[in-house]
Amino acid sequence: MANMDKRDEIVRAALELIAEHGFHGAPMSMIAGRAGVGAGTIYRYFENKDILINELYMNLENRIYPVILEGYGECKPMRERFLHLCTALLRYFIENPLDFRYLEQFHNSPYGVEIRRERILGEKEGCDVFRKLFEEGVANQVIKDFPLVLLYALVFGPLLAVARDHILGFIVLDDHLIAKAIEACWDGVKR
Amino acid sequence: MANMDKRDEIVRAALELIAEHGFHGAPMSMIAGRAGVGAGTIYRYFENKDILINELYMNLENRIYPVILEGYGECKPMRERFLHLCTALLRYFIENPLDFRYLEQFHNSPYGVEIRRERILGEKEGCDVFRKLFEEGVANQVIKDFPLVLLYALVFGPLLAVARDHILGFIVLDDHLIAKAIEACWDGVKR
Amino acid sequence: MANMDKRDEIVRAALELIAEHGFHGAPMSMIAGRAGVGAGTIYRYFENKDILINELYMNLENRIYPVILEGYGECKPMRERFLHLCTALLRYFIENPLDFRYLEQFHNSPYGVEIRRERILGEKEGCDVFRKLFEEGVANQVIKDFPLVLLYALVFGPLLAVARDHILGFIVLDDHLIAKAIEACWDGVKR
Amino acid sequence: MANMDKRDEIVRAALELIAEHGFHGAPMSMIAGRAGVGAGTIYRYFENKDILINELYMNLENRIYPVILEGYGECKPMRERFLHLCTALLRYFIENPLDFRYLEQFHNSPYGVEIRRERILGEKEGCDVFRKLFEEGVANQVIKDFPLVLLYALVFGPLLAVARDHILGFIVLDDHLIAKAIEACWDGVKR
DNA sequence: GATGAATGAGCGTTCATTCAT
DNA sequence: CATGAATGAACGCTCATTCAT
Repeated sequence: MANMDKRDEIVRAALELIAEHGFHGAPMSMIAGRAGVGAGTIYRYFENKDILINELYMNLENRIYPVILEGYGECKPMRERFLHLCTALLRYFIENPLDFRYLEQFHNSPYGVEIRRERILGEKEGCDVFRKLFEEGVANQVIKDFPLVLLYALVFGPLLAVARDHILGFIVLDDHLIAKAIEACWDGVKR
Repeated sequence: MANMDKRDEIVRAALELIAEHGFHGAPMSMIAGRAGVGAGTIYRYFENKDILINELYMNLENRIYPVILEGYGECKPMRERFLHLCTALLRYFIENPLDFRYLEQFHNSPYGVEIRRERILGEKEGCDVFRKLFEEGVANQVIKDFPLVLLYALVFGPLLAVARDHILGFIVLDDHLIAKAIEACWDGVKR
Repeated sequence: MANMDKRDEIVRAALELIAEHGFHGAPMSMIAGRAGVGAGTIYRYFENKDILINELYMNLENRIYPVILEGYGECKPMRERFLHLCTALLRYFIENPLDFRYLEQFHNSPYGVEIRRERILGEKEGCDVFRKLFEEGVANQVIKDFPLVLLYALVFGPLLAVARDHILGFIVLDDHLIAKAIEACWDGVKR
Repeated sequence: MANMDKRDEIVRAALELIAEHGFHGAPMSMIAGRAGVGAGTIYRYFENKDILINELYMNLENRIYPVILEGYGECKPMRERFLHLCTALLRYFIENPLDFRYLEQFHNSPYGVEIRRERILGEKEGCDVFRKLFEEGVANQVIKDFPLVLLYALVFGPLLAVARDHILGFIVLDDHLIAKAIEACWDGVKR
């Protein structure tokens, strides 16, 4: 097993276990066991559990971004771009339920809150397609003139909720329903 | 101190501490300390921590229900009823941030998932105003003909997201913004 | 077993094990085992291992002081007072070898250095009979006009060394030899 | 890098780190890092940590001996020889604080005790100048007729104590004070 | 020979739960 | 009934040592 294989095994095991059982339900020893490595080995790659958790998150973001940006045309109409991004995101969640559940765990934790705080208050523009989309939409009077945070809530709120319910088996999202759901989100934010 | 006083103190202390520090940041001994009772006493009223957590949730629901139902007229127009319920709920969250944060903790945990599973699959009709409202709205063709779960997502998703962001200080929800946000939710679900 | 019995058992076990095996050779679990209590019980009485170690030291000092001060007359001649204190101290060490070895461990550790630093630089006069004795001796020109620290070294250096060697069995200190050793110390510091 | 260079680097690194942080504050990996070798390499030269620690000590002794023997005339008067040896030793400690602190760590540990036991009980005569000096002094009735171990205590006790206090900054030993201190030691052992 | 990734026993510490008082 | 001292399994993490390369 090569070096990066081992690191990858740890990452995979951690993702799986944390997604399934939450941060506190996934002890380092269990992660090590699932990854097929010794308990101490994890610490060669990640200084401590917090850092493992954070790197896992960064990892995930970097995997998702290219996927939802595939085929995304900056010059298409606003609505179409919105539907593209949301559909791609929701599809990603549905097809990668472990990733989704990990993201959920992360967001609902001090880690995630801190990341959001930095993002929102830090004015780190440019690094976020949705932000650009919303700001342009507001400027063009296509989207309601709401604070960015509220627009986020109106879109990601339903998106995440519906993804979770699908993964939990409370609803079955086929292509038709996905389209409907996302159009409803658009109805919520469009002027 | 009467029996029920003691129980109430425990419930109050647990709510506060869990809302502030999460389930794992609120040891039973700390809850006992805050409640002014012995550690063992909690176990006279609640078999174990899980059961305390669950009862706390039931408790909370029972407190919220009457509040949002106050002034709720079953005979008013659909839209008005929707706005009333959502506004009351969002206001409650904003005015009772501890309650809200507890609910959040609860929802994002195995406990919450189980409760939802029972609710949704268990067909427990009647006990939920929103359900009745949505079903009536769908029947009257005022609300989109979506599965109930999706309608929930479209409404509670943004509502909870925006309440959290307000409590975290990412946005300041005044009456005007609350109204706007809830109208946007209505835009999302209305036909 | 009463409360204080338990605390005392922990103190006794910790003293024994640390005296025998050093701080690092005496894990908390081993201390608990020897004390006949659960591992967690120690933490009811001592916040952590460092605090246990420090309290143990304070404890020891407070036990030694009264013993060496027994029969100590402030008005007797300098030499006699010196002999009294040193003899009492050395005897205490010989009769309480665990106490002695614990003190040694403590002194040769960051803990002990810090304590000494505070004592020496902190000018906390009065709390130390030896200090008073030496200062008076210097003032009366009975004792060499050396810095206090040097006088300490000339007295405690041999005293501790000889106590250690006795306990390790390298020498057998009878009353005669004790007297000789301490007189030699006096020869070292007297004018 | 030749073989012996590597070994020397390991010895140097171990000495530095153990002197600064103690045996338990100097993990093998840290020693390897400081020495610029792989962690496993240490084990080619030293079977395990204990053996490294012991060899380090032997090393140190072999370095100190020639230094204190430089200019030492076996035929000079007893007192002069005593002053020479002690002064050279104390100076060495002051000029090589890392060596001194290592020695201290070593002496106050099971390793050091074992070494002393072998030395004292093993009757290994000849290998120790101080021993020869004291035995001759006792025979000539220049030095008190005490057991060797006691004479050691009366000399090395103060010497080590005062060296430690200097290195810790509790006292500043200049040439004058060094001379005074050692004369006081002489007063302690001389007839 | 040299390496450093891998190991896992063992550490200090926490906390849900029990039970003698 | 109520207490809170006691428990011990389980946690995150360290580090002496091994061994495939």
